Amino acid sequence: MSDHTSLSPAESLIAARGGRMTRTRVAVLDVLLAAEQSLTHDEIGAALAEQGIKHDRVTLYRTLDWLVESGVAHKMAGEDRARRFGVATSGPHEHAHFHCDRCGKVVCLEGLQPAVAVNLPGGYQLDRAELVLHGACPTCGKGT
Amino acid sequence: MSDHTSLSPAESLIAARGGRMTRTRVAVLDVLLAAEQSLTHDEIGAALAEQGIKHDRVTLYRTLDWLVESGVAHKMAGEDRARRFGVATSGPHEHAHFHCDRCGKVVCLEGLQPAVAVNLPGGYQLDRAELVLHGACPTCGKGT
DNA sequence: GGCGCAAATGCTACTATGTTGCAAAACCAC
DNA sequence: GTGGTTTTGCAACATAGTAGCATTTGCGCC
Ligand SMILES: [Mn+2]
Ligand SMILES: [Mn+2]
Ligand SMILES: [Zn+2]
Ligand SMILES: [Zn+2]
Repeated sequence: MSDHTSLSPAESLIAARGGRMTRTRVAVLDVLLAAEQSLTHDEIGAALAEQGIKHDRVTLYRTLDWLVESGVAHKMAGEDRARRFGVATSGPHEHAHFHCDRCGKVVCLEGLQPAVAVNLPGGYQLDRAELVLHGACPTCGKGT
Repeated sequence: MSDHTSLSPAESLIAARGGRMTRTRVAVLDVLLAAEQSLTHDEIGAALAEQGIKHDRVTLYRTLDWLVESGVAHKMAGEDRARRFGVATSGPHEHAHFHCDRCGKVVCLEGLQPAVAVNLPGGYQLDRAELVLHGACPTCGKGT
């Protein structure tokens, strides 16, 4: 049970970042790793509650912030003023996202690089490019 | 003074959309047309106040919504949970944006097309692509 | 296993941004 | 100018996130 060699994927990510192994961090990462789409603070909180994991709203905010600062998760500002969080299961967070304008879901398009060939006006220093594709997801676009 | 043939740029945009010519709409458009960057609701409100144009917070929200719905202005969700508004002075709003991660300013990169050559997973219907470049603006990146 | 202490948590209160409902005022077609 | 529709102003409300601080917890060390 206390086998020190077998860390769950979530635990490995935390350990790799030298962070403390807290209940909330592991649970949140489990949720994010299992998620098909990026999730809001509220959705993650609901998932924790379902699992019976007691937690505070503020703690969840801080946990998510830590995950982002640590480079484990990434955060996106949505049209609905809610930030959405996700983990890239493979490699770094270098991919585009698809935002369904009907249901609001945001899915990571891993393996889909922006490939931005832009020449910026002078003086601007490019750090990274963020590409969000808008449209209808498979579920919402069914009868069109 | 009441020369019905000479509309200001702002007034022309409103007229072209068949909207009522209200003081707030004209003033807001003037502000947006003169702006170098996308502006938040608050920044626009401050600009109106400076010009001595009395207005209500809610009216400004509704005016901005109307401008966006009418296709005159565009709106972006920022990292700081504030929406930013701008008008494309030439052509439709089909361009990338640059977000300075240091000062938070957002500038429109008119004439800079995403040129997204992506093949989406099956079922996703693409409507439009939104490209945001992150980095440092000329002002913030000076001594780097 | 227990100690000590920094890091994380849980509370409460607070801020910032945007929304709703409704009566009064302003546009503008006539 | 008048009338009817749109827009405005106000007050109350909603949502997402933040700050301060006392308490608890993880974990390096013995
Ligand atoms: Mn992602
Ligand atoms: Mn723009
Ligand atoms: Zn959808
Ligand atoms: Zn800057």
